[in-house]
Amino acid sequence: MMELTRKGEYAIRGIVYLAGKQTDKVCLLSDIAEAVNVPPTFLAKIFQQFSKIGLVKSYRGTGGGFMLGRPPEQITLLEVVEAVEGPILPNRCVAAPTDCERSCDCNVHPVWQRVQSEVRQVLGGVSLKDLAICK
Amino acid sequence: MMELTRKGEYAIRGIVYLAGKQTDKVCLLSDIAEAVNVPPTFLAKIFQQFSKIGLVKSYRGTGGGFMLGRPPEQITLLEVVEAVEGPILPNRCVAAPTDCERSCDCNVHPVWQRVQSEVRQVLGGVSLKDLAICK
DNA sequence: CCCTAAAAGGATATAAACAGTCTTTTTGGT
DNA sequence: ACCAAAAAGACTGTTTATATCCTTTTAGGG
Ligand code: SF4
Ligand code: SF4
Repeated sequence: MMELTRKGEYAIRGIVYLAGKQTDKVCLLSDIAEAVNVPPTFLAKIFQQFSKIGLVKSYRGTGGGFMLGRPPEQITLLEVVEAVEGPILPNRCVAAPTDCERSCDCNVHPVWQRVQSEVRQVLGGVSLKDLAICK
Repeated sequence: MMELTRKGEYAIRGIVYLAGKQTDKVCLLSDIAEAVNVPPTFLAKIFQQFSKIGLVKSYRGTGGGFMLGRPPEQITLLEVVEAVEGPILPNRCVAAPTDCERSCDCNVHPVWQRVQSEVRQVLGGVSLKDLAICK
């Protein structure tokens, strides 16, 4: 359980690759896709999402491409993952306790909150700078 | 992401209910299902899985039903969850590093291992005794 | 021995999510 | 004007989730 989807895995690979490049250099989507071994059309969708929320900057037309939206040390793995996979939610009741009428006296509920917190802490503690291969 | 499925949620509800009963009393599936608000046919499938690995004991025929396979303090939430949802695997490479040819010099890989470890620790630290409503 | 209660097992149905492709549009550079 | 590249949206095939039947097996009680 708790498996990252392909999309999530691809997203990380792609943006980590970007983080390994000079901050001011734009990269072609096709180059990134090839480098990280991801279907280009799929990676395009992912980077569109990134672009919308500013995680990456995109440039169209000739000489266009992508670069990081912020310095790599200011982007956490948590942000990247949540951008494409949605929030870390071990159980629906963590997001909306009112959904489950049992939540008031449920002893399991706090466990899921704790799981969420731990996972967020691990992922939030890692930046793209830590992850880029050539630091 | 990382969401528990209905099956997992139902499984926990069902077995936690059992844990709240006397250890030597068998409970009808239909009663459990009604008490925890789960479709009986679905819960049946779940308890069949539990039964196979000994998490619960089942008795057929008149006067049959289910009871815990072990004392509630000896069953962890981790066991219950993994029984129905499979192992905690934030990413496939955690189970099979050889699947990904990048795993040798991938800085993300150890992060997923850490996530797995943290989650397992949280879930493994909670027993059914802790979870049962009337202790 | 038969009847009934109850779980086990297997087959099926529906819907949602995942994984990816294709086509068209917009934008920027030359 | 033309070309290069990303954006946007529609579309498809596959797999997983969420169940619901139906039949079979097992056990107890009269
Ligand atoms: S029963 Fe408890 S753990 Fe399950 S959804 Fe409700 S509050 Fe959450
Ligand atoms: S690239 Fe790294 S994190 Fe992704 S699957 Fe391979 S080893 Fe795991």
